[in-house]
Amino acid sequence: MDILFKTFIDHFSANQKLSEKTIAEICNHLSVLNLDKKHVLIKENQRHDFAYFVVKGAVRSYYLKDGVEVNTWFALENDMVGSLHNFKDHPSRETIELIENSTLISINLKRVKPLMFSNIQIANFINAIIEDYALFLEDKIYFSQMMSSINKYLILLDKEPQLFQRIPLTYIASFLGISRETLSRLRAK
Amino acid sequence: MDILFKTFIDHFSANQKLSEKTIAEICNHLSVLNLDKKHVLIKENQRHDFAYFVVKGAVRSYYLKDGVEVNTWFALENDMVGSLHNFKDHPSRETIELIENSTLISINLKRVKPLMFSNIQIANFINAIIEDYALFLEDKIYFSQMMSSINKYLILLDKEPQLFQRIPLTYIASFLGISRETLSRLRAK
DNA sequence: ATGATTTTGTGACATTTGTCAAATGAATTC
DNA sequence: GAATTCATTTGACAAATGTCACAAAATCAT
Repeated sequence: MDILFKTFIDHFSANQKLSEKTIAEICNHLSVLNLDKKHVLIKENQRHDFAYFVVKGAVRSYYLKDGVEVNTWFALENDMVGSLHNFKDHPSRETIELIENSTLISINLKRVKPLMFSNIQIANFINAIIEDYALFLEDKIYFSQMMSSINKYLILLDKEPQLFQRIPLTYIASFLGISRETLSRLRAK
Repeated sequence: MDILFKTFIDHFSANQKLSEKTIAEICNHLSVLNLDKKHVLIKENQRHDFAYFVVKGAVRSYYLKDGVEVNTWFALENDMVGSLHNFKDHPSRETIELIENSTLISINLKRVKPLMFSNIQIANFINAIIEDYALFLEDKIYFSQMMSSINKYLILLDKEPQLFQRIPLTYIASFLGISRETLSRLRAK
């Protein structure tokens, strides 16, 4: 088994011990990818069979609104990349693109999903991933509703300082839901 | 089995057939509740062992921001009420309160959760609920980022016209992230 | 029904944020 | 390392929204 697979599998099997057989079965549907900055993983409006786990690198997701890119999230090391729409075989609403040269693990959802109904460990493994994702979404909503833009900026700066080293302010501004000029002025204080 | 349980169970077992035994096991942890308007189901900052399914009625969720209520979502017939934070045994960030006299089914999460690791049908049943919830959250985020307030209002009016019959505009305004005066002015057009 | 309470609507004004334009600074490419 | 592209900052102004105050309408309770 590729040594990188272990990080990914461990990350989502904290609440149950997976048998060797299950681990092998999951690994059958994983691959390691090394891709360059600006590579597009998933295109808006297309169906796509894979989800990804970031081993090393940075990824962003955006969609076009009146021709302007709106950034919806960023993923760094140990984050998952993908969406439930994707998992449910709906076309993606977002484009997902690398911000840095990155190492990713891809998961073939189309092949792993059916195993949920025959292997209980896989059911709970996938469950852990989805739970984690839903918690992330809940936090995101709370964050975006709860805070004024300046507080969002301060909280983000406090909780995810790496973002500001690695991700252009233009992207962060659109993620926060404000124009880059406004973000620039908030920072001036 | 209470006849109301069937609606709930059918609603989340579209992708697998549950055995009689599993259905009975799930029903052990369900109850029917009839509660009055303004009853508080879950209080902000408290842990809570239950999730709910709305058979009949209307429910809202809100938190306090500088002493002002911010409404985060509304649930009507066939919607789930609860949060992942709740499921993961974290204190609730929101208060959940009935807007109308309602009939609900309560699910004892504390008791049902452990069954996921021994009963694969239950694992996939819960999975269906969580997937559904995560899809709801994705839509909510997309909706809130994608649209200008007037478009949010129009879309909501188009997709959930019942909300406007049953839920005060004050709540809807705060859900849309605008003041009630602004909503009132948007409606004037 | 009647008075009290809650909900919704409207006006005047202040504040925030967006937009456009231009300048500066940083990073990348040849 | 000079040139080119991209990212960030700043200013001036317009547009959108919030706030406060109050009026009108609807709803509730006795």
